[in-house]
Amino acid sequence: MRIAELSRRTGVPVPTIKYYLREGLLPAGELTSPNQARYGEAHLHRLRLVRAMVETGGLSIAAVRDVLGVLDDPDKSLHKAMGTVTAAVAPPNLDDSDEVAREQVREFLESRGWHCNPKSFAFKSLVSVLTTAREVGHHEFFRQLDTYAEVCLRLAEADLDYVLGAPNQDAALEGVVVGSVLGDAAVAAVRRLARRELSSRLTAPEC
Amino acid sequence: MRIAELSRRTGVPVPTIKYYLREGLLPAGELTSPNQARYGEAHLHRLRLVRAMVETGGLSIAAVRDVLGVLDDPDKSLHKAMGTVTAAVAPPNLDDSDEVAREQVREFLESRGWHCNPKSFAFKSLVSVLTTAREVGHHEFFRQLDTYAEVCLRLAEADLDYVLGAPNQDAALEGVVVGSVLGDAAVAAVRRLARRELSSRLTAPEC
DNA sequence: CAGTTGTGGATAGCAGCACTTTCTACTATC
DNA sequence: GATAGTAGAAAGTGCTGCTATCCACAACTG
Repeated sequence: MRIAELSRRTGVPVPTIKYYLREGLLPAGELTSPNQARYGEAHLHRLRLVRAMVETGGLSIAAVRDVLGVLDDPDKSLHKAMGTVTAAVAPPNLDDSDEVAREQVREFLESRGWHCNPKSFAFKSLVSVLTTAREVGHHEFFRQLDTYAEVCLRLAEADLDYVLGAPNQDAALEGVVVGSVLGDAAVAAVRRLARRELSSRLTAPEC
Repeated sequence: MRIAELSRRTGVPVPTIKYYLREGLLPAGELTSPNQARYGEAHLHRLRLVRAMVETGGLSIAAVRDVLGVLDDPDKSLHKAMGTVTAAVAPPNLDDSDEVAREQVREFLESRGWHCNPKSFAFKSLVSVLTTAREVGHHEFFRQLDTYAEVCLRLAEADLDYVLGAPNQDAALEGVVVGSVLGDAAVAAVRRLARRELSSRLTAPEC
């Protein structure tokens, strides 16, 4: 198919597709002449994936490029893929220098028997959140972590099941990406629904 | 205290504080003369809150203004506050027009016995996520919702406990804000840690 | 075969956002 | 009376994610 059809079937304007091509988010089409190219189903799928990450996931163009690099990496491993996706999804410039927060996270990990490199983005992002909580005076916020841990373990198991249910390695890697990006958004959305539900039960218990 | 001290104690540059004052994110200080003003602990606290929402929560200045409006609303109710915070945190322009996804969400809510106005942002944001999942070919992604629901109910209960443990109404409202903004970030972070943990156990079970 | 439309490749421009800088005018302090 | 700090406003900056325009050429249309 030509670029116009790619645009029509995804709703992404032609200039934007060209922009993604330039930025390396989409592989170039197959040139049939110096100024004619053909695109396949793979391009269609990739383009939809890019839009999902940008619009639903809120990822920057640069982050999307990093994530896509994982999918195209010949040396594919689930664990490695997860690390890269985590780094790409996490916001830059997070401050993990607060020693109290670092200690809270270390203690938390130990009590759970979890192991994590303190240099990983996963570690840093939690430190950063706890630091912020302390700064706004919520010194007890870290007590929520126990609940969070139990709950997130269940989520991670479900995520893993979902990924391992994939028919092949490529699909599994994409499952990691979709699970991370859409999964975060989905949990946030369901959580809002649950909060709403509980708080309305509180104010109007008869329903 | 004067603006310089406010800046020093929070690490926020003076021009940025002035910007926040102009944008209505901070109330004006008490003028001691036409060009001298004094700020109190309330300003300090409010400024830290703003930074937490902007940096950790990733909220826009406009969204922060909306959220702060909730805290200053004389007609304060937890339920109402939650709705406003949800709307502010949710990204704009979400597409909830896909009928299949809408039906999936309706069915999900019914199976859980939850009630939610289809016009609410909480409803729309879940529709939007499921739509995206379908677009990228993950038609079975909605099966994750059952797990998400159980898990989010526990999270919501923990959130509610946290909020209800507040000493007064103002603190409770702030708990809603902090719980929503930092809570999402914290769950996302812990979830990354949990995923990491599980996937490393998978590749190196002896540890 | 002329005319229209579509295309690749490239460059330039634009809108929005979150500051940041610059300015004037005044006050307080050393 | 020099210096530093402050208020308030306006303009400027840097980044991001597109969007518009241009050109030369290909492909189809009547």
